[in-house]
Amino acid sequence: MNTRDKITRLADQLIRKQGYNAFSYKDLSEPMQVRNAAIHYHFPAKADVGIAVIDKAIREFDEYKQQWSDLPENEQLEQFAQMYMRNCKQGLICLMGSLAPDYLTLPEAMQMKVRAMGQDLLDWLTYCLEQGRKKGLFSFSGEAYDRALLVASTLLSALLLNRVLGEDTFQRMYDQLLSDLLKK
Amino acid sequence: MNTRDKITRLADQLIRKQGYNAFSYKDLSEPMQVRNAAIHYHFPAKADVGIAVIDKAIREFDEYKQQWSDLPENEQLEQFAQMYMRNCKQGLICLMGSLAPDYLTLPEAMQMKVRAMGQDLLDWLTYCLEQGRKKGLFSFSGEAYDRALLVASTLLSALLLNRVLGEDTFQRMYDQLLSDLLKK
DNA sequence: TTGATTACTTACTAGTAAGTTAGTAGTTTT
DNA sequence: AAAACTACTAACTTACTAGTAAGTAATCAA
Repeated sequence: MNTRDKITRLADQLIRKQGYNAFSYKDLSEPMQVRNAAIHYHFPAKADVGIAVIDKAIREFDEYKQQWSDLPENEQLEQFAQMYMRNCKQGLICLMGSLAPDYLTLPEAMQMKVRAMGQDLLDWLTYCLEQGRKKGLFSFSGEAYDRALLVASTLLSALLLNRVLGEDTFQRMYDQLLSDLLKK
Repeated sequence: MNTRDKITRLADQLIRKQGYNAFSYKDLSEPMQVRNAAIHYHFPAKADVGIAVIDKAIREFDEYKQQWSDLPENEQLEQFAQMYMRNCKQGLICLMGSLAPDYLTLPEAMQMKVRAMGQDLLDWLTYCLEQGRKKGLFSFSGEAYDRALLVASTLLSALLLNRVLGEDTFQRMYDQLLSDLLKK
């Protein structure tokens, strides 16, 4: 892994642990054992770091989608939810949960990336729910897009609230979410 | 309204617009037309501002709860959700949505306050849902506490996502949330 | 009337933030 | 072998951060 990728990975963890506005070039340069200017060489401005992190997340989600594409929709959704559960076990929230509260303080280029990432995720989830309902794998009322909003929102908040309200919070919300969707 | 209350109110809006780590004493002193030391006179450390904001939110929610106490539970829930809708119209997210992502960067005294605020809200919502279900006003499966987590999470995320995904997002999630709970 | 308290001000500090400039090894290209 | 490129470092700047110390005018209590 090259330096640029190492920085991106480290920044990703910092953003999802502390938030975009709470990490600095020092938090990147010190663990990497380089000078602050070395980070600026790869990423001239802080927004460039943020954009690289979001781009990486979009690419990785693309890969997951491909890997899951042959599974039935209920299992795809479970895989999707387990992605969040793995984050939870590492004490990390999701990128949207971290960046949405700071949205108005982000440079425009980052705002656009965050929006694109959200739309990308929602598009996939909407299609997954719609197809799954057609096959009788899911049971829910209303438009699939609206349900996708609620599903994504539950997983996002579950990561947030797990930190604040206690370590069983994610699991409780996860179980209830799936039981709601799968029940006849 | 005295200076201390004005500062608290301004800080509340800044936290819910930009996040706790993205606002400074300057953001308080400039609009108040006082020097930075004047803010420090009322709130020696930044955490003291944060704690005052959370305390105010807890007190105000207490007042709302009292005002709603004679309403049937479905109307109490609607009032609760409309509280979030008013925030949405002002472009503000809720305190939990703002502070939970930054939770690990907050001083311990603030972490405790955030947790207390969350538990307070969840306790009320759990009781509201439980009583409402007993009376046949709500229809949902599982424990009332778990359902309360999902309801709170939906409103919290609806405010976050409304910024990122477009201005109809809150309304869509609001409608779906209430329709899910109220449907027979 | 004196003394204390309240609500500030001016002026400052030490630390940190993102970002820049010029220079330099080591490698790659021509 | 010369030129160009890559990946840095050393040293710096400007701007802002939370926080402090000492002083002051106005009000309030004894």
